[in-house]
Amino acid sequence: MDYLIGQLAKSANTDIETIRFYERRGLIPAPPRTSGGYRRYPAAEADRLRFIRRAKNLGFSLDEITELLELNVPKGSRASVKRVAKQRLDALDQKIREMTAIREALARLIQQCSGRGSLKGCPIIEGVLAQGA
Amino acid sequence: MDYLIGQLAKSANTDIETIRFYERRGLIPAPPRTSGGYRRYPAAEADRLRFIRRAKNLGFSLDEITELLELNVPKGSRASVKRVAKQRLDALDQKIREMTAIREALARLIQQCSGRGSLKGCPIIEGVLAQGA
DNA sequence: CTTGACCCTGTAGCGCGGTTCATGGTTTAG
DNA sequence: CTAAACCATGAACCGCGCTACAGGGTCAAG
Repeated sequence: MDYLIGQLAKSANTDIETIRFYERRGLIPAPPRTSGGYRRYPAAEADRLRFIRRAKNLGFSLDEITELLELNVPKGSRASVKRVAKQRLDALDQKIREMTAIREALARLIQQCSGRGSLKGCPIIEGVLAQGA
Repeated sequence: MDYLIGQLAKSANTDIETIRFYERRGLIPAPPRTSGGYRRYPAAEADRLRFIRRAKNLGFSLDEITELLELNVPKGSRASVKRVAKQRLDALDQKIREMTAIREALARLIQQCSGRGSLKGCPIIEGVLAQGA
């Protein structure tokens, strides 16, 4: 029922080195060892690791994930989990707004450029020079 | 008409150290020096530096900016500039799409969470566990 | 002549999230 | 018994874009 590190890695679709790195970072507790010194993980650790990987895919930083994991045990509340998730959502919205504004500015420049002729008067180059700081 | 490095920095609203860093990176040519060894920049370098800073604000990486600057001299075409700008736009669109998908997934989880009660059955926690890899 | 603002070089460090390497021990199949 | 597959540690390194020293030299004002 237990995993060696390589099996655990496979089960969460990640890498041995990443697991050891998470252990150093404190995201995963140091597991018991076999007589030969190999890490031996109970099945519950696979859940924890999958949680970490999926939270990462949702854009949580390792620090935020640490916070979520600490809320989880021994008894956290939904309110606190929701608070952390909302912070993440707000940061995400902010970033998307910024990137969209940049995208629009760049798209306008590209649209104004014929793509023909020399650089003299190229709207993209001039546009970059003309913008506000 | 020339600038010392501190004046150049001010004129582009950036930092002395950043300018020296750009010189090491090859984005800005090494300028002539005064008898005392101070860098002395012709006014044209201020334009170049502003170009770099503004392109950065549009989300171009230093490598992409280097490419743009190389197109610029001795005689580039609008077609090549437009190509680089389009690459940047595509990458930006891709990133915005990814972030938006993540945002939606997270927003759904948050909406399902009452924010009241213990963690048992919290839709956010369970949602993170239940997602695909 | 001294003070202070400015400049120089070279090197190291940061934050983030890992990745790679060197060197060696363990376990299992044949 | 050997070979292959697996695991261990500790340290260094990656990309990105700066930022921060430490320990000096230069230059203009008073």
